Amino acid sequence: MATGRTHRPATRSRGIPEATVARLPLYLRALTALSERSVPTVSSEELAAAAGVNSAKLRKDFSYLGSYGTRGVGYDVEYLVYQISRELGLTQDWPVVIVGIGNLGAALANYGGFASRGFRVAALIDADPAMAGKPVAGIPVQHTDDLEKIITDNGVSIGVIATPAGAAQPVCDRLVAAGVTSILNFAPTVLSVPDGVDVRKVDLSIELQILAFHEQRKAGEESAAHEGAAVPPVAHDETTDQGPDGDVPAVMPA
Amino acid sequence: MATGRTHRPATRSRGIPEATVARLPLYLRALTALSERSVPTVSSEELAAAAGVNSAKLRKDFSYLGSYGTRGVGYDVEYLVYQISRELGLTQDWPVVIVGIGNLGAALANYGGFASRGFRVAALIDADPAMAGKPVAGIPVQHTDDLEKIITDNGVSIGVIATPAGAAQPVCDRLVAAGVTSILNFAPTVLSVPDGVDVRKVDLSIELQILAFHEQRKAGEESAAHEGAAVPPVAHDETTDQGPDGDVPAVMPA
DNA sequence: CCATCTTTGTGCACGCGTTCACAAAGACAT
DNA sequence: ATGTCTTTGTGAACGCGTGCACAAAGATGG
Repeated sequence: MATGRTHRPATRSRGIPEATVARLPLYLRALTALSERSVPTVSSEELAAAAGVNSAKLRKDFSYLGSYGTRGVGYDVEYLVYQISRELGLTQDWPVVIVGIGNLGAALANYGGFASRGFRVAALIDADPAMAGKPVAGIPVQHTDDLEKIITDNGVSIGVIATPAGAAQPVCDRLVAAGVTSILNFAPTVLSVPDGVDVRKVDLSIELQILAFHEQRKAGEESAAHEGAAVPPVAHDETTDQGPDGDVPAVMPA
Repeated sequence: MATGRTHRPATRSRGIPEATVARLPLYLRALTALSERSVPTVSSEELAAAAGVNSAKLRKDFSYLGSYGTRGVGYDVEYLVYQISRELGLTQDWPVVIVGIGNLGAALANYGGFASRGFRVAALIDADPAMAGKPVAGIPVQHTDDLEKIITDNGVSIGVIATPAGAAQPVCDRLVAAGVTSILNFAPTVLSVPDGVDVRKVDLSIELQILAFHEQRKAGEESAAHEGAAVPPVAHDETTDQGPDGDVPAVMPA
């Protein structure tokens, strides 16, 4: 997973648990694949395997949407695709803007997974005047000055921030002021937004750090098993080790 | 959050809850910023605000690492940076390979957040022969044929997959066979890996779909509040119907 | 129409994560 | 030393999410 999320006041949206909502896109993808192969029905067991989850969990997830299955048979693929799409709001068109057209922004603009699911890149915005007019993924980049007008004219409610960390909050503020109520943030910053605005965060380096943690753990366990234990899995005498300034990796800008 | 995660056998690594591990990079980032401003100490309240979490949660998180704070004062910034870095395994060098140098792969290669945290891009690998030798982010792209040798020679244990969906599983298999035990997957596919291998998934379109769900809900609520409901929350009923929408509590994440 | 077989939908229990609330610990002033 | 003030560290309660296990529902065949 990436990261994402902000505080979740624990209020279950319309009775559908947040955890379930997060899995619906997963099911949808698996179902779409089945649909393309013209598979008419699928059992919870099969679909769960395809989506990489437990079948009981899948059935419970679907139960929040309603009883769309047929006992003894399974689920109708087409029907389920429709129901989940509707539930996720993918039956309508969602214009999105991407702000910050660097390497990542360009990659996002070119990403095919958006258009295929009801998301339409309405505009690309960058602060660099030199970028203005230059087409990326077939869409001309526009200057930040026109941000508000672009949002309003296109009725954009979802914004993607792919700017450097420093520019993220100001851009976020402007997006929100212009009417955006959902933000996908790729900048390594904690954005503060007013109530009613959703923010999800994707942080590439955080994912790697989590992997590193587990990787280190594996390595530690291994050597501990050898008894030699070059890196004690748990050693922790803050008095002995320590080294407030010792090495410490580099680190980052905000 | 983004996505990420795969099976978590509920085995708490070394007593540190998975949820806590996922937040450590967040704290680290906030602490680093403080460190650069030469702030000597910070209270749980201040740091929590900077990281965007609850202060009680932060204190509990830190309590899993040990008692690194001073009551009445707070936490020593430098010391905490060191401790968290060490805990996450960032005090050592982690060579990573990125497979699939398309738009996204290139963006990742150029991403500064890696190098600064102990991650070193050891190699870029792509299946397109035309890419071979071409430098991306200053690193020459190598051909997939040499994947195994690259992994072995560099002692790589973390791999990043940024290939098209179809190529992901084969690439994953080869990475694992060559010795990689942690994978960050950007391809929209469920990877199957043997036990002992960690997989985290980042899926851009899933994040947007989750936002769309909440966005739709907001829109539905709004029109429902007007009672007139010019735009029914969901409408559409195929044959049967469904649609006990209407009210819905309220409250949203931020 | 009845028996059997398959698969859903869910009641229930359990465990993790979050949050509250407060005692304990230390800093600091007198 | 003693008292006051601040902030940590954590016991305990609570709620959400997960997974088991099974009854109910429907398909299918005789």
